[in-house]
Amino acid sequence: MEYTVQKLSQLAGISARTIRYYDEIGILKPARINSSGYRIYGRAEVDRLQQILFYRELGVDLQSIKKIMSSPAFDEVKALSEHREQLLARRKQLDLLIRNVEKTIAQRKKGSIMMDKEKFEGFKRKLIEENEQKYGQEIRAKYGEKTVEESNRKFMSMTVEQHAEFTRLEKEIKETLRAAVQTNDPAGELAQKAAELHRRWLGFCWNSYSKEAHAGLAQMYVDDPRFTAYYDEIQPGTAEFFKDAILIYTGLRE
Amino acid sequence: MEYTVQKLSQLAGISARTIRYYDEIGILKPARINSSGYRIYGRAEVDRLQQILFYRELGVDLQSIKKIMSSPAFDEVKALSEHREQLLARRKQLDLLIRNVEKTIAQRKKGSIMMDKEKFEGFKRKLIEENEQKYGQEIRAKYGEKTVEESNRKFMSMTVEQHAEFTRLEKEIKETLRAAVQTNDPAGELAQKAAELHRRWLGFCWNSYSKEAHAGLAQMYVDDPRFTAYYDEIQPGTAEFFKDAILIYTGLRE
DNA sequence: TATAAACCTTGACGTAGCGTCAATGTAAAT
DNA sequence: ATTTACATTGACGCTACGTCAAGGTTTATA
Repeated sequence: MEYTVQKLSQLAGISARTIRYYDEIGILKPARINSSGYRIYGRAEVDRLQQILFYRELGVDLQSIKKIMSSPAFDEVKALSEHREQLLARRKQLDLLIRNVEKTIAQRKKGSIMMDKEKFEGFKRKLIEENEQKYGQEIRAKYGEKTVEESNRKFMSMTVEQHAEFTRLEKEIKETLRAAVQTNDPAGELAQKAAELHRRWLGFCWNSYSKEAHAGLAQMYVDDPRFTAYYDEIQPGTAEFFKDAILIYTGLRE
Repeated sequence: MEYTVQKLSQLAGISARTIRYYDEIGILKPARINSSGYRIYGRAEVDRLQQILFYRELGVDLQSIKKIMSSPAFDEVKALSEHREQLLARRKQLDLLIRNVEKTIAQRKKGSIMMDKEKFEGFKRKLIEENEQKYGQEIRAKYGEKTVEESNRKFMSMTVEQHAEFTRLEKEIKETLRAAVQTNDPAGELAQKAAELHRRWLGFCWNSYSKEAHAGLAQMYVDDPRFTAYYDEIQPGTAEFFKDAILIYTGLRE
C-alpha cells in the first residue's frame, strides 16, 4: 500500500507539515517522488515512522533519532524492545506522578504539611529519565545491557576515580554512622564526622550545596521508608539519629 | 521556607532559566524581590509551581495554564483532581503504546503481517487526548460535573448570550440527529445538517477549525464509551451514525 | 578580613519542531 | 469542462526555553 502525505499523516495521527518536515531534515524520506512531484510512501516508510514516533514519544530529539536509525548497527527489533523498556519506565514515572497528586490532594484536604521536596516527585525524575533516554541508549548500544549505575555515572559525568571515591565515601559514612549511633550523641565528634562525610558525598550528586537542601534531604531520610530502611539496617533509629546529626551540622536544628 | 531561583529550580528539577521565564511571562511571580534584586519564592509559589508542572506534564501550553490559574474560579484541589484524571488517562494511553510495541515485536519476529493502522495505535490517540485536554473537558462537563462547567465557561470567556447559543446549538444537534438517524442515511440532508450544526457548535470551543480535528473528534465519539453513551441515548447506533455523517461532511470518510 | 567561588540580575541572540499561509500545479469528483 | 481537494515549494512566525555576556551580591574559604 502506498500513501501520499495527507494519507500518511492521517494514518499516523500527525500533521502533513510534520511529514514534509521529516523529509526535509532527512529523517523520513519518501519511497519515491511521482511524476507530479508528489511524495509517495510505502510499507518501509510506515515502519520507520512508527519507530520515529516511539522515539518521539520517549522524548528523543529528532537529530538523535536520525543518528540512531541511520547507524548500520540499528536493529529494528532490538530498538522496539528498548522502546518497550522505556515505555515501562515512563509508566513507572507516571505512577509516581499519580501517587504525588493523590498525596497532594489528601494533604490539602487535611490541611497538613507536605514537604516541598515531595511535591515534585515524578517531575524531578523526568529530567533524569530524559537524560537517560539520550545517553543511556547510546551506552547500551555500545556496550550492551548495563546496570542503572553505569548510565547514572555517565549522567553525572564522573570519572572512574570519582566513582570509586563516591562509593568509598558511602561506605565510610555507613561505618562512621555505625560507631556514632553507639555514642547516642548526634552532636558528638563521630556523628558530626558522618554528617561531614555525607556532605562530601553529596558533592558528587549536587551542582551546589546548601544547608537547607542538606537538611531537607536528612528530613527525607526519616520521612521516606525506603531511606529510613537503608540506614536503620545498621540499627533501628539510625536514620533518625543521622537526621539529627545533619540538622546540627547544618545549624538548622529546629 | 524561602528559595532563590537556583534553589527552587533544583527542588523542582527544572532550569533556573525556566523559573525566570515563568516570572517574565507572569505565570509564576516571586513572593518578593529582596534588597539585592533577587527573586524570593515561598510556600505558595512552590504549590503554584507544582500545579504548573502538572499542567505542563499533561501538555497544556503556558498561556492556557496562566489563564486557568488566574481565574477567580480556580480551585486548587479540584484542579489536582483533574490532573489525576488526566494522568490516569495518560497511563491508559501508555498502556496502548506498550501493547502496540509488544504486538509489533511479536509480529516482526514471526514475520507476519500487521495492519498499517495498528502500528500507530496509541500515538494517534495522543493528538485526540491533547485536544481533549484543551477542549474536551468542556465536553465532559456537559455530561457530568456542573460545577466544572462554570469554571470552563469562564475559561472560554463566553458571554451569557454566547453560552445560550452554545446550549441551543447543542439541543438542535441532538434533535436533528434524532430525526436523521431515522433516515439511516449519513450522507442525507438531515445528517449533514447535524454535522454542520456540530461544526458551528465546535466554533465555540476551538480557536480554529480543521476537518481533521472534526473527524478526529467524531472518531472519538465511537471510541470513547462516555461519548458513545451520550449520543446512543437517542437510539443505539447514533454515535456511529453521527461519526459517519461527520466523516462524510468533512470529506474524510475512508 | 580579603579573596575566590557561587549565585543573582538583565539583556539578547539562537534553536527545535513545527503551524500557518501564499502561490501554483495536479488529481479526483461532479 | 469545472470544481473541489490535494500536492508542491517557499517563507514567516511562534512557543518555550538554552546559552552567553556583563556586572552586582552572597557565601565559603584561606
